[in-house]
Amino acid sequence: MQSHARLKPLQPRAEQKLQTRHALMDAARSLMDSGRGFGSLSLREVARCAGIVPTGFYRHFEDMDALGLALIAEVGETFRETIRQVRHHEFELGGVIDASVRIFLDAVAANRSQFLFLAREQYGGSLLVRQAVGALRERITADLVADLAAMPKLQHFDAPAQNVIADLVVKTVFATLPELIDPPAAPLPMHASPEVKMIEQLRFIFIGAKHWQGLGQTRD
Amino acid sequence: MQSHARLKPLQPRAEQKLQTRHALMDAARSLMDSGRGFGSLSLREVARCAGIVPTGFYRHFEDMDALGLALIAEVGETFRETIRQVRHHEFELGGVIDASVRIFLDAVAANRSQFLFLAREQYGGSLLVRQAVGALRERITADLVADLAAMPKLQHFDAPAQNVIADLVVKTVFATLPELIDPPAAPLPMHASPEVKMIEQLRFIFIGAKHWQGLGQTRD
DNA sequence: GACTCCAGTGAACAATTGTTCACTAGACTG
DNA sequence: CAGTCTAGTGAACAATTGTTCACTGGAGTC
Repeated sequence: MQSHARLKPLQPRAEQKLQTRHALMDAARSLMDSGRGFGSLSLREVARCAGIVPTGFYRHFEDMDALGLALIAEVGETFRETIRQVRHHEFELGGVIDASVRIFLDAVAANRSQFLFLAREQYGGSLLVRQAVGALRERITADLVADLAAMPKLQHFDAPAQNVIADLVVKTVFATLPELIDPPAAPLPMHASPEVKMIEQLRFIFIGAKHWQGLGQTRD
Repeated sequence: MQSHARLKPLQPRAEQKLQTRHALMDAARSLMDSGRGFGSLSLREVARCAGIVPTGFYRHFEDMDALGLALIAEVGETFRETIRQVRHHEFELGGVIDASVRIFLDAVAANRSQFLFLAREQYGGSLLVRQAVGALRERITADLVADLAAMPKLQHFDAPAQNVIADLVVKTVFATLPELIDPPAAPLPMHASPEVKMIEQLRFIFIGAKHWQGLGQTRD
């Protein structure tokens, strides 16, 4: 349980409110640590864990759904910030993929609970939450399409093909999130570490893209 | 709400019981149609929707978790049966991937609610459910590894590499499930239809596999 | 220093939940 | 036909839920 916000009436009003809002979001995320889905959390439970009374919840969110949307927005911001970092390192030589994956995995580790929420709710959440995740995914995919279009080695793609490959990359990243977050469990064989596996899988995709010859080909 | 099982006391006892058990599983699946997660369903709700009194539930499952495991087992069986069909058509000429995807999509459409459960709960479910999905996925991946090992065009892979590519294929299929199940919504542009997209994406992966030259390569 | 505003309080509510228990009635077994 | 077994019943329980309402007390404003 978090500290009772009321006990530190020192900060300016607005800041105090933001802090409680954050406490509610933290509460929801940390309640999910034990494997529960967001949809099974109760409003009272979240409020209790954030250290406020149930009624206080409504000062910040109209709904549990509204809380869910805020959580998506939060992790979405983190996600896109990470992508920005990746993009700035893109010119580095010796393995764009390796560097990108490493930056991404660091960001996931540094914001574990945020990405846990994303991984857990990407398909499981309520209608509204799922739509929000879908929108986030589409924005990310669109950004990636733009990046791909700028890569000299992939100029031979038309727009639809670029979209398909970007979708595949994003799909792979999103679908890998759960493995990155769930307890490392038993020490894995080296070649099965999430990092190595993810790098190899993205490499497969880009090798495929490089040798791709056109939609609908069946040759060989 | 389903029919009250008690009203047709004609069949042999055991069969009647199985029928009610099925009604409970149907009830859970159909309650999820509206977008809810399995974890947010209540025992009473499921029983009510199956047409029995809450207490009757315990005659069939100890827990809601037990119901969840049964649902996984059910869709797992359907899934592997579908894979068996795919494998028998594998010798067909003119696009192994196309034929396989078509068979798979037909199976998904024919058992929509089962696959809906799988898609929705693959990462969102309770600990037990998620472990069961994980086990199912591993069995499927292992089967696919065996299939890949038998393909003449992919003989240049060592065991770890085969595992990585099988994992990628399974990951892609599982991650595509939600798009296959959620309402088609607005009529999509042809190249974005789930079927075409899935075929193209698997093709990318296999083209990549064909031109792959060894773990850890970075060249160009 | 008086006044307003509003984040958080606390009691109250009707509903719904999971689980228990003793029960009934029809299908099975001898 | 008598007797057992058991899928489904129905009442009862303590807990927890979402939401309402009137409230308080300190930060912000004039």
